[in-house]
Amino acid sequence: MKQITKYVIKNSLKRIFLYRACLVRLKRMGVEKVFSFTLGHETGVSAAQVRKDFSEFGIKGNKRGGYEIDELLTIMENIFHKNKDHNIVLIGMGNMGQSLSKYSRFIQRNMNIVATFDIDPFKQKMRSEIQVYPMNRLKEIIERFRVKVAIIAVTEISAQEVADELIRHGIMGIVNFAPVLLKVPQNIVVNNVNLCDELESVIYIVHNNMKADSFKNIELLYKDMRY
Amino acid sequence: MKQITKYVIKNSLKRIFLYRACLVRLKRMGVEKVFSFTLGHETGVSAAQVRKDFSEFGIKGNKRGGYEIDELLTIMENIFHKNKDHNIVLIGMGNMGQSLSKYSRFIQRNMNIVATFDIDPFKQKMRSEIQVYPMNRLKEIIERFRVKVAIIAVTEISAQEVADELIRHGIMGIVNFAPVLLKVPQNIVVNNVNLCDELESVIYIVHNNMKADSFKNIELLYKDMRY
DNA sequence: CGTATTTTGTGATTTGTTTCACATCAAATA
DNA sequence: TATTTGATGTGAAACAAATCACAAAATACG
Ligand SMILES: NC(=O)c1ccc[n+]([C@@H]2O[C@H](COP(=O)([O-])OP(=O)(O)OC[C@H]3O[C@@H](n4cnc5c(N)ncnc54)[C@H](O)[C@@H]3O)[C@@H](O)[C@H]2O)c1
Ligand SMILES: NC(=O)c1ccc[n+]([C@@H]2O[C@H](COP(=O)([O-])OP(=O)(O)OC[C@H]3O[C@@H](n4cnc5c(N)ncnc54)[C@H](O)[C@@H]3O)[C@@H](O)[C@H]2O)c1
Repeated sequence: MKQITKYVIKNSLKRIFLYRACLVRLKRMGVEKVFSFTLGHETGVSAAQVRKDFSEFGIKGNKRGGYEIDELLTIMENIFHKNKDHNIVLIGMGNMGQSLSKYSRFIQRNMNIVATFDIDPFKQKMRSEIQVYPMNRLKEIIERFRVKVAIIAVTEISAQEVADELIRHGIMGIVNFAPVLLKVPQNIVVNNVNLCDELESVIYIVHNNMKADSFKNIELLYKDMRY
Repeated sequence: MKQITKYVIKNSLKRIFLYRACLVRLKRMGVEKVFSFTLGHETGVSAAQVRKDFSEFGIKGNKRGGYEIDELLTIMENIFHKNKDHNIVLIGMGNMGQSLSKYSRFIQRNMNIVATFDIDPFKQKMRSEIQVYPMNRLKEIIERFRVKVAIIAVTEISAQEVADELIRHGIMGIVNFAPVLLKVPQNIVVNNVNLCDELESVIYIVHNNMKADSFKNIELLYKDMRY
């Protein structure tokens, strides 16, 4: 008998990402301050919810003056990055892995793919901006760069064994693109990204939406919104 | 003043996907029947939750005998696909778009990318299994294949304008890979996939997990699990 | 300088979700 | 066939999240 712990990313945290994306956009538009109402309006969230979320993360505004966008963004950077860069390894340089390795936005957000790995010698010889290492270099590189988080983009069949190996070498968090449920020790964080499921859920809702008025399995949130 | 409706994919629906993935695996292993406890154990969900979810979707088992895996899978196929194939278009054949267009699992799940589009003439000349069309063919192809769902994999800047155009031609659901909040009419379903956020949330949890015992923003679920 | 106004921050309340607990039924057993 | 056993299915209870509502604070303005 063993207890497993399951980490669940709270909605409030997800909304903080939403707010940040919106703040970045507003800032680019030259806006300097926001009210909870404005931010909520832009993100489809109620003003009270915005304030409650901020309160949970200890974010304070100015009574009457709203929130300074720059200040908010700084606080959020600190929340997410603790002012540090984060080194990441990527396992599996097939279609998905190659696409991810070229994605520039990770680095813009202080997330740095320091090395990629593949079992296939052909992949290792590929011309690519980031070096593709063989799997036997994994331990060395994880240790050298103090990597704590990994992306798994290998075939379904290999995902579990790769996860086991990563964890053995000290990885604490995994974003997993393979459509399998990884079995991991209690203290390891796994975030599964399943693109089929994402597509299917949209199809499911569109389907039910068009066909019937009974939204049995869909939650509807009505908000007053001024356009 | 206008009301907007926001579709939220319920956790129970997401868990149905989880159950299905697990059932497929069990089936491959030769298992024919499951109990709510087994399925819950495999997916990290409580047995009661499994039964409640099934009850919500009208899935019935056999008092005492558990659930027939084949039967469950058939029911789930019907829930998600209503026995039909679903045609999809993919806009943006850059890194991400090309990777997605080659992903074989979509077709395995009756989701068929019938055409891809790009504004760039160079991309249109690419050798690829699926034809890459210019944007002016969009209307024609959406109508011909009765497409209702689209994937957006264009640059951030173009995402909104592409969404507008898709909706103008009858698209009802969008999976959006661009890290922008699309503004869409109330009846359109949007599912945003933001890979940066997925990575960042893992980093966030790993970070807080290692640093402090205060899991202020993390929900912990303890479950009894036998290994 | 005091009053009106506006927006935050947060307890109280409502709404939604998960777990609990057990009646119910189907199968196994004697 | 009666009895026991064991898993489902679901109201009730517990818990969690979102909304409401308003006191408190900051600013504007007469
Ligand atoms: N391509 C997509 O758009 C897409 C979308 C969603 C999910 N996925 C998932 O992502 C994963 C990768 O998909 P893909 O399309 O890139 O597949 P792929 O077959 O193109 O690439 C898989 C790569 O993993 C490598 N690999 C296999 N076993 C390995 C091991 N034990 N150690 C190291 N490397 C190993 C292979 O050599 C290959 O390069 C799959 O699980 C797939 O289901 C892909
Ligand atoms: N590459 C990744 O791993 C990755 C990961 C997460 C998110 N994303 C997001 O997915 C999107 C695509 O990323 P990418 O790396 O493939 O970028 P990319 O620049 O390689 O590809 C974008 C493609 O969109 C096309 N395009 C641009 N405007 C268009 C328009 N108006 N109509 C039609 N086509 C248009 C371009 O010609 C190009 O081929 C981006 O928004 C990116 O932020 C990418």
